[in-house]
Amino acid sequence: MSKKVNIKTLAADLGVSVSTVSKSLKNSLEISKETKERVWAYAQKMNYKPNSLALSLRNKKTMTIGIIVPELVHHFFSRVISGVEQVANHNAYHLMIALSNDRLDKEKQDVEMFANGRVDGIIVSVAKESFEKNDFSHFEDLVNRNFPIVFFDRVPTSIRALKVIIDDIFGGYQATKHLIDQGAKTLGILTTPPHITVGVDRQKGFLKALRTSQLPIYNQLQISINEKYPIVKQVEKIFSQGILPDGIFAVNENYAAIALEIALEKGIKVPEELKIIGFTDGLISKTTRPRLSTVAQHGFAMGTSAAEMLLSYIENKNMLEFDRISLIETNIVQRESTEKKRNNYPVVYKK
Amino acid sequence: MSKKVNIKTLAADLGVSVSTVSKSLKNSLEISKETKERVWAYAQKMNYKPNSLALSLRNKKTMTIGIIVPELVHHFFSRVISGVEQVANHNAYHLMIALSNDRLDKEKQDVEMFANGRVDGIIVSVAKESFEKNDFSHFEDLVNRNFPIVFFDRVPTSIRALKVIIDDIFGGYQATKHLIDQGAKTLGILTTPPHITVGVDRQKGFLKALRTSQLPIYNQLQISINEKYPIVKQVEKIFSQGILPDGIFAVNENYAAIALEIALEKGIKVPEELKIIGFTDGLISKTTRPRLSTVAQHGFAMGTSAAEMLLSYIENKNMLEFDRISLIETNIVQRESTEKKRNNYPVVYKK
DNA sequence: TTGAAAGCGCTAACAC
DNA sequence: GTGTTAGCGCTTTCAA
Repeated sequence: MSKKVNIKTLAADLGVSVSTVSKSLKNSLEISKETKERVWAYAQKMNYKPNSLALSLRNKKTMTIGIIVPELVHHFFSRVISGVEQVANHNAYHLMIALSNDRLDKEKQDVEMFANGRVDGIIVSVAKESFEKNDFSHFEDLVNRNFPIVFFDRVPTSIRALKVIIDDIFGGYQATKHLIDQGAKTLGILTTPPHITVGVDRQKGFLKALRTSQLPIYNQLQISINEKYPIVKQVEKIFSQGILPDGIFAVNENYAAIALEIALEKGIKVPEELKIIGFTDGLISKTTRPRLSTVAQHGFAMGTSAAEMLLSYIENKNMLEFDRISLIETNIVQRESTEKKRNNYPVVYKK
Repeated sequence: MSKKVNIKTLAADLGVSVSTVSKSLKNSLEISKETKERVWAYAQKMNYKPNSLALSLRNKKTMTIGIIVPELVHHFFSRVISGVEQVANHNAYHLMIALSNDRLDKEKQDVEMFANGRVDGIIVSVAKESFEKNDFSHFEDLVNRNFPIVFFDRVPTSIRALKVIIDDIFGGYQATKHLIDQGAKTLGILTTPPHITVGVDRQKGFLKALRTSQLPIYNQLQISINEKYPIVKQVEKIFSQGILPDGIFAVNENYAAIALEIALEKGIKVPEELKIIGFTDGLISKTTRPRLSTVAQHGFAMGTSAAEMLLSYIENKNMLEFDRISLIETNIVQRESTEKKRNNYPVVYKK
């Protein structure tokens, strides 16, 4: 069990001062070539690695960024994180990840621990509970202190800060328009409760598409799902409103998959009699039968964008960019669930 | 932009020394009640939070653990991480995550940055490339230095260290036995190249089950998939060996899903004519039709177990436990792809 | 009861 | 060209 070596032990062993060692390792021109080489050789031999805590403390720079997500076991967030990680890495930054589990108090804790010296900046998608309780004080503190922070996806509208979002209204519009283009005329939507902004916005886009296409709007076909109660039961309601939709837009892929299952069970043919489109291009959509069309949300791109904004803010604290919002484009991924006529399903494998 | 306060500013503002402040905040009985309360109130008012870097440096304890995984966008690893996070949290530890992307050099970097003061211990699933090149030197260093480290899932057999694994041989046996119990007699396997231990072990279990059941072993039905080439083409081979399997064991869920698709495309009925079972209980298995039976790998449990081992090692460096291996049990999750006779698929919704 | 000072590991201004 | 020293923010021994 060889103990960890530090600059002091190196200096002692070599019979020089710590500053000589430090300077040598940084290849300072103050130091003679001979000394430097002696130091290098010995440092190498001893497998010396500088202590990053000491470095960070000294330089007031941790070279790491923190990210807080509501959950990890979720394709979208994993993708975002991968994107962040890529940019971080390219810039020699490290990543620290915290999970809020959609809880407000956990989020506060995480924010606090990050903001107290552990990281140079934070990327965060806000917990559901924070929206429910409309409590963003922990973020406001940071923003007021000018602490580098970038919000993505689920962002607090009340806070002026760097944000990376998709245009949810447009995404909802796109999805609905796609259903209409594929021949649907009686459209329903499976959406979230009112406090989830992204759901609300997608719904706005949905309504806009109906209006511009001069199609009827059926209130009874707009179902808000409350995840505190069994989802399936609630989704089922869209099929028992007297009028049967021939097109359903679900604001996430889970609802889309459930609607699909229920429809199939009821003997409704998808896509011939009913077209379904989801949101977010996750794994589920690719493996249902028929496969689900969806609005791709480009999580990886959101991650890289968020990281880039954060790093540029960290490095030059450019106030001009302070209120910048990066809008990531969505686009339709058409699969079988919205085909005009059902083809024989093409077998398209992953990879 | 209120600047961050530290103990020094508090002391100055209060007209006391830093040590008085420090002791007050720790509720030391050396300090008078009045002073303490004055300090508390002011610290509160100024929203003082101790700098964690300074604390870590001082205490030689970071209260964070690092985890290195090959990839994040992967249900199993996300589950493991969630498990680790839960235990870490319960013990007031934080989590730092690094992605090796299955690359050896990245893994070395990550290990190094973690081991140099950033974390108190490391949990890691080793990169594929490290196995290919058979290079575990970066880990050996740590183990020799007695740095707390726990391997999980993909572990280097040559290193004596704490490990959390599943019994892959038994898992493979279980899966194969299940196929046999469900009536399969001509069995094939989709496995990995020889350097991936988990694939090899699952294959061992497969062979063992065939032997104990006195069923024939067909070499041509044992396909090793090399992911550097198109997977689908390689999976397809299992259907063109002259003899058609009526049971396939795939060592991961992706291969299982692909085999299922190919079979269906070829008009082979699943599960009537062919039974398929995968490994790892991910999202894919739940959404194919028919749904895929699988060997559940219990990622979350692996995570909690790994974290518990690591923490107990960190806290008491108990040498007696040094070589302990924690074996997480697997079990069969039966779904439609291995039913004896095909029922009408029950509609089982998520949630 | 309070304060001064050393030190965690490192860097950098300044002295020699 | 090399060494001394102060200091990053904190804790803790020791002295007052």
